[in-house]
Order: sequence, then structure tokens, then C-alpha cells
Amino acid sequence: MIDEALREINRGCAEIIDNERVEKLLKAYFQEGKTYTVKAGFDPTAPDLHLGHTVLLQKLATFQKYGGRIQFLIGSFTATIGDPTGKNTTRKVLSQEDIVKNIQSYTTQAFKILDESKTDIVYNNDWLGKMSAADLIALASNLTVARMLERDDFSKRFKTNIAIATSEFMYPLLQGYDSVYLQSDIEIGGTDQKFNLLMGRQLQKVYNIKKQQAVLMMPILEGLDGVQKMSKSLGNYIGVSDEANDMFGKVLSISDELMWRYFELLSEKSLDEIAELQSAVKEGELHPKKVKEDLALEITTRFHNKEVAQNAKVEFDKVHSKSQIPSDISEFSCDGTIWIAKALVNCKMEPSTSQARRDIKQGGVKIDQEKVLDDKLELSSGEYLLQVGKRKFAKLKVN
RNA sequence: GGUGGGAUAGUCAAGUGGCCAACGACGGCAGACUGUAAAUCUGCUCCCUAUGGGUUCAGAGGUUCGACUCCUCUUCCCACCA
Repeated sequence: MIDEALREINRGCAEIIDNERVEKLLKAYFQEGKTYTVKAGFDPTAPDLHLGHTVLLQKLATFQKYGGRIQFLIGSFTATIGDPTGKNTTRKVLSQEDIVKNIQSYTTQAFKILDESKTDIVYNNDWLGKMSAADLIALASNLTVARMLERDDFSKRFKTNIAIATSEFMYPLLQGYDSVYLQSDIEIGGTDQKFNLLMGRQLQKVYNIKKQQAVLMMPILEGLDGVQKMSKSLGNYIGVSDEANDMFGKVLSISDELMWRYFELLSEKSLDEIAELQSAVKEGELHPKKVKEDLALEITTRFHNKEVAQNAKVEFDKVHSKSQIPSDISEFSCDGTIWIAKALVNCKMEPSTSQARRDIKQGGVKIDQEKVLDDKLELSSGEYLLQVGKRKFAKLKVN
């Protein structure tokens, strides 16, 4: 029983520090029913969760199955300071109102995966906000600059002449202090958080709370491009609240290679099952597209439901495999004749008329399934089906 | 506080008086090929009803027929010294 739980917990992890402690905690749970706390921090600046986040959430859910209580830490304090990274980013200070709103949408999304009854939502503003300057200095004295510069991203930025604000040095300390205050048994984060996570361990020791958290690091999920990490700003993400059709399509658009990575980190299938699929594909017994479809179905079902997911698949086949027109297209209308390039911009299919003209010249624009090559075309009254590239559709009614 | 270096498109990065809407790389978009794949190949990649016009090279002034390039001030970053 314990072995099975351990195996499941270890799955997909990039690194675990102090695995013995995890084992002890599980033992205590299975033998004496003792629960333990698992901390994970979330920054309420971006209200949209994507699959990159769910890797972490799914791991938390696993802990919930085996006696873990989740400390769902909202970085409400750190968010009000703003993260002054890079030279181009202006300090973004969130109002308390925004934070509350973001947290709302954050948690509703998170509870699609987490068990609410085993989750405690905590805000670090509650304790960090009360610290005095003296407390802060005392905290800061635990860390040397040299040590701070060991951190990979800091040293990289330092070497490449990118600004590092002093407040950024405070981040790991504050995050580590959260673990002291919460007396966490385990903390989970991405591999990029290693330094911060370890800071929690160190500070727990310094502040003498008689335990040191185990640290579990999840790999960073690659985005749709398969290279960079999934993030909203890079636009290579699958959002938790994406439409079923989008979600399904996005999963299918990943490369075959990346698919296995997604399987490991996102699927509920056991590692053995996945290995079987993988060898079947390799032997040519299974078409990779079929396997990918199953993955897409599983993921879409998780965030919507089975029926909707199935519909998404049907719709997808219709549009792409058979290159028919999707059933749900946004509609626009306008008065009088309209220049084609302008029309495409108005229908939000192109960012500028210049871009529209370029696409037209390259044969990327279709009206009613027919390629348009004349970039000066005027549309007189009537109804048109506009298409840019393979995916963008819109209906336009000219009055 | 002192001295020196730097800021160029989504990112990185050339350009040191006119040939500059600005080399190149990455990213992105479109086309071919496909499984909407991936890889590869081709074209495009500031805005504007456009063989033309407009606005750009941190910001504000100045020199010049002409400035991304020279000068002055400002802001921000980096290095060394204190």
C-alpha cells in the first residue's frame, strides 16, 4: 500500500529531496491515520490556469488521496509588491480588489482537480504583512549575497547584464518564511523553484520548528511548441477554461514526441500502460494520431465532460480531417460595401490591413471556399464566409 | 560619490552622417507537403485603399541640406573604484 502510494507520488517528479521523510509521513498515515501538510504557493497575478499548473495540482491531488492536507498558499503579499523583473516590465501593483477577483477564478479552476474538503486556502499577507522591519532584517541575515547569486536565474541575469532588484532577493526568503509559519511537512513546486523551496527547509531549521519540509519538484511542462515552458505570455498554452474544441485541437497539435511527455505528466494512465502504448506505436501497431486523440479526449473530458469532449472530436474531424467548415463561427455585419482587407480586420481575423493584404497575396485568404488573390476586392452586399489560413473562420453580412 | 560602457522592431543582435523601415538569428503568420502533425522547403513579418505616404532606433532639446549614427541634458541598466 505504502509502496504503491510512493510510486504514484514519485511519478513524473523531477527531483525529491528527503524522500525518507515522505515515506515516514505516509507510514504514519497508513498506520495511525495521521495527516500531514503539503504546501504549494500560487501567485494571484494571472487568473488563468493552464495545463502547466495542473501538473502541480494533479500531484497535490495525489497527496490528498494519501492523507495530505493541502496548504493552498496564495502569494497575496508578494503580489502587492509586484515582481520587478527585467528592464522592460513595469512594476505591476495589484489592487486588493484585483487579487480577490483573481483568487476567486483561480480557486474555482483549481477545484476542478483538487478536493476542496482537504484544502486550506491561506494568504501570506496574513503573516508577512505583519512583519516589522526588524523581523525582516533578521530574516534577511540568514542569507548571503554570494549564496543568492548561486541561484541559476539570478546568476544568468547577472552575467547577461539584466537588472536584479534588491526586492527580488527577498522573494526566496519570504517564500521560505511561509514554510516556517505554516510548519509545512512537504512543499511542491516547479524545478525552477528549487532554490526557493530549499530556502524553506533552511529557514525551518534556523527558526527551530523541529521539522524540515521535504521538497518535491515537478518538471516544467513544455508548451505546444515543445521547447519553451508553457506560459500564457508565450501563447503556447492550453488553458483550463479553454473551450472544449480548442482544447482538443491544441492537444492534437503537439508533436508526437511531446505527446509522451504530456502522457507522463498529465494522463491518469499508469506508466505501464503508457509504455505499452509507446511500444505499440513504435512497432507500427498503433497510429500515433489515434493515441494522441485519446490523450486529447482524456484531457478535454477532465475539464469539461465526456459528452462535450466527444463532440469536440467529431467537430475536429469535420473541420480538419475532412476540411469542412466548423459549425460554430462568429458572425459580423457591416453596412455598405467594404474592402476585403478592412473586413478581415473588422472580423478580428487579422491584426492590420497590411497583414491582411500580405496574406491575400500569398493565397491564405478564402471567401466561400474560394481563394482570393485580389487585395483590392470590395465586398458588396451579401453574406460571405471568410477564412484566413486553416483555422480562422468568420461570417460577414454586408448590408 | 568617482570613472568608464550601454539602451535599436515580439526577443536576441548588426548598423558609427545620406545606399535605412534598418543585415542576421529566433519567434510568428501564410503556402507546399502531412495526421491541423513533427521535420523540411518557399514567401512574408511597423502602420496606412499603397509603383505612393506616414511614424520609428530609451526620452527631451541641438548641430546639419540630411541623424540610429555627432553634441547637451534626463531616465534606466552594467562594470570597476570608493
